[in-house]
Amino acid sequence: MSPVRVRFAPSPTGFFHIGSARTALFNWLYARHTGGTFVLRIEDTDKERNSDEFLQVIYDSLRWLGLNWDEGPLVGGGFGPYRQSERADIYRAYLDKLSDAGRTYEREGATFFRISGKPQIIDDAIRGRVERTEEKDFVIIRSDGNPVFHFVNVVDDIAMKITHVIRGEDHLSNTSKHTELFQAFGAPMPVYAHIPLILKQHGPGKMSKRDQGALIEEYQRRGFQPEALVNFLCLLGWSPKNDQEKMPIEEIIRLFDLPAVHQGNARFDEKKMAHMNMAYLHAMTPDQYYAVAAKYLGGTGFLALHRPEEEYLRSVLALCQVKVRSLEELPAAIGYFFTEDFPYDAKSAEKIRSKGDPCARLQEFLDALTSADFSSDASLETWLQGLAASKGMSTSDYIHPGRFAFSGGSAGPTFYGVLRVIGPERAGRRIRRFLGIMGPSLSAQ
RNA sequence: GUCCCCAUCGUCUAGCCCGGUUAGGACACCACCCUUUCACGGUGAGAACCGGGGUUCGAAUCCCCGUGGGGACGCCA
Repeated sequence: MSPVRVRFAPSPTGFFHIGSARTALFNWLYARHTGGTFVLRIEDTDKERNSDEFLQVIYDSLRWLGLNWDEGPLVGGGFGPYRQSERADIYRAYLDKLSDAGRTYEREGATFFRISGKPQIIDDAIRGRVERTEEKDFVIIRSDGNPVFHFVNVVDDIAMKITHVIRGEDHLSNTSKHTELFQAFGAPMPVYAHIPLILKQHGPGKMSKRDQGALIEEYQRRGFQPEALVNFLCLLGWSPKNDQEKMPIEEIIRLFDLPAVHQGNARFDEKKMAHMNMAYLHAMTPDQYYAVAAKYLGGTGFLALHRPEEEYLRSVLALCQVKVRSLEELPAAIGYFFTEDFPYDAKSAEKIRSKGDPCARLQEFLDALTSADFSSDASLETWLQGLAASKGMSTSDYIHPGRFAFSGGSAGPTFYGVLRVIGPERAGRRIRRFLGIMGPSLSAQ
């Protein structure tokens, strides 16, 4: 059997859709699984709707997802050019073959293809036998001289020696047009594999451009991990059948195969996507996490605003990695580490007040602070236990007001971790701020 | 309307091809544990074979018919 050649053939007419991403992914996986070639071809025959800006979106999205192409724009290959707008000569030559065989005619300035009208039967690698009969001749060259999708798609698949056409089910009904053309050219038919569609998570129909989570650039912007998105996407319509979900890409490549792809459509689920993303974030080493988190924070303007020292930022991120579910939550979750002007949460304040005398505890805490050992969370814990014991209090009598004074809220990483990272200077300053603001209002009641 | 495809927990799915399972896993939800908090993590609970006919000793699994869902019917791709 000849080596596998698959292609992803997007049209630069819009943003990069999650369904397109999965089609690209399945093609890429099949190429990598079989040791074949993954071709990128740009179907830009519709001049009205194409733009270089969209072209760039395709390149960026594929690269971000890690779906490198072996042949195509920017990388070249033996079957170029890889943009249909540059292949007019090839289409002319193939059109002549059809015309010479008497399979074309003109009407109203457009060139029509004369179908055979015979039942078209394909043995789809995913669907099995599918039969459909094409009933009408169809346009292959528009009256403005530009070739139509069905024509260029088939011509290029022939010219580029594509062996497997892996595409969305929305093309299944078009396939009879395509097989008619393959036969008219006397070309061998590729193996077809029609993958299920991704349905929108709420409401009827397939996922459309306007749906939440439909665009790859959205995930990019929101700081999702591309590996997590790829992992999630391959589980939409395919399964390794062994209950594995989070898998390294090498494992996915090893296990992926066409017959295991489902026939039914799959509904998108942002919660499961978010969970996968979290799993990848939590599995990172502190260095890896720092790299992606710092990059994300840079993009949001957080870094420009607070200008943190690298070592301090590193400590904060190491402390918060397991506490935060996505990079998006980061700015809100770690803001108080970098400013003295963080707000006090009213509800948390109420809770603190109701539980005891936070000002008295924090005054004691402040007085004892110079004797605290900041070398580790454990040494701080020992120190606080000593303080609590000497005052006849429990550590939580200090922890809750302390957390509030340090962060303005009641949730966050371990208290001793926060104390260690912010250090004695900030800790003292924040307690004095708390006493200054909250002391008078408390005694007034 | 015509044609094509599909059908297991709310969702993603395993099991189906080669009939015999307490129908398994994950997300979500709920409870408990862990914990100074919030998460994470752990344990547990609830939750499905679309309906009807066949075939068979026996059907989620094979066949047919309904129903439901999806897609295609452009001088878009």
